Amino acid sequence: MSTAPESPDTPVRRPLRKDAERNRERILAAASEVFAEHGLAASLDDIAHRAGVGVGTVYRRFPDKEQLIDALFEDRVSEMVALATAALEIDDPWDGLVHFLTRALELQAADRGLKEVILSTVDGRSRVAGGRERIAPIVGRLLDRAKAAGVVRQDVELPDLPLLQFALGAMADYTREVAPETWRRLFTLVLDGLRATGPDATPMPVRSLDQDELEQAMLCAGTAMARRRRNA
Amino acid sequence: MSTAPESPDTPVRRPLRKDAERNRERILAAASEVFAEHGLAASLDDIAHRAGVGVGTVYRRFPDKEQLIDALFEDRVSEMVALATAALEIDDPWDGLVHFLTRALELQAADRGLKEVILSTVDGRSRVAGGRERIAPIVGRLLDRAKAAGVVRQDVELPDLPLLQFALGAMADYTREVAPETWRRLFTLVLDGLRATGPDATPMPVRSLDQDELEQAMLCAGTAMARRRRNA
DNA sequence: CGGTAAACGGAGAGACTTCTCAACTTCGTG
DNA sequence: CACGAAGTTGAGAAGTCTCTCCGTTTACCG
Repeated sequence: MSTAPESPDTPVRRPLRKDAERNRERILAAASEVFAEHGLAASLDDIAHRAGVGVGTVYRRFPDKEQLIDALFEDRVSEMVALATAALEIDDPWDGLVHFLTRALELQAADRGLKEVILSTVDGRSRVAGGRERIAPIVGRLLDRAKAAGVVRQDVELPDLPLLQFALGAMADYTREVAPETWRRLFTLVLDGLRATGPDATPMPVRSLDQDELEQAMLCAGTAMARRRRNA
Repeated sequence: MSTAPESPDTPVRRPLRKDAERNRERILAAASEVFAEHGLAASLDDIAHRAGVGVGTVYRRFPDKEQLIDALFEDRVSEMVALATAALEIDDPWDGLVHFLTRALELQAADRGLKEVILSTVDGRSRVAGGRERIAPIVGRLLDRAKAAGVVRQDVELPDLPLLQFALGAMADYTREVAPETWRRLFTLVLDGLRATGPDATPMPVRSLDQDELEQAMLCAGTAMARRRRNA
């Protein structure tokens, strides 16, 4: 008590021993590679092995798999936010939207883990505190601007965009090892369909998901890991 | 030898005891439900339990999970073939193609297992002997006809179609529990993009997968079960 | 009926997870 | 330079899964 504890919410408790810090970096680097390749389902044994440490070390540094994922993808998510913000600065509303979608998809196609982090939630709380919550409003403005300018179909809604990302991301996973750029073909088709094309656009057959429903959908996508936690 | 064995390739060896036959049906029915809901990753314990039999009984009837899947989806795949054939009989080439894609997607959206059976292979051999091999040429004719009539973009290739199905199927899985028809929105966009729209169509940025590459991609999609088998 | 081959069930082997813990090693400081 | 706190380790607990084995039950045929 008298040993001058840092103010209660100071992030630095004590500067981590040199070897520990080095191992932390190694673990993060290994996790980055492994998750990018195999998705979040990759095992911690694999990661520990690739980092050259024992599993125990991983668990000493990160209380559980979920928090390792959080630590890893925190800045990746910020990167996505920056991306959306930058896209808002492009003058042409169409170019802005397309630029964002393209770059976001490129990131997701290159990193299977990132895709899963962004498009699924666990226990209803999104992974990486408020990831989607931060991105959504910016993308919302991007979309509204394009619709206002009349360059995007009026009946496209904000929740359609993550779904689009999910679908194309899934396809990118599918073809990753063979020809990782193939998703761009389907993306081209979608983009042409997204564009306001006057009267020959087919009307939407069903209404869009709303925000809550989208959240629900993401929850279900939590798959195996979530189920296991539920049972315990 | 002298006990008059049926001719060597006769399918009927002996007409299965009454209770055995009844259980076989139950297992198939249970598997159908469970696979449709949870995909092929569903456990055989679940299936056995829902069928009201022990796991042992399942394994007595079907040597392994793969063969249960085969038995179950054999006629579903034939259904898909029939679908494509029927679509060829629609006079309008555009309507024919759209009809097939729509119906196929409807089936896949309603049955998670079916999607996985059609779009993935194990050990390079497609599940349900020659499933894709039977469907592909018919769909090929469907697509060629539409391209020849000038109603579909010239730069769309046959391997693009299963990829499209995969992407939309993944999205259907995602939203299944919340609003199972939502995939139709993205499908609308894609369809509008697929249509030959004259000079405002964005050119394809990368070439299509060829048949071999598609096969490769499917192989990778075999995921966990395939990996396990590889190790053993 | 009664005998027997067929069918059944579920415990358990073996492979895979995530996560824990007690014994050992190393850092860095007084 | 020695000693305590911090860090490391890998075996193992408890949970998934697939698939096997064998003691018990059941349908069928004479």
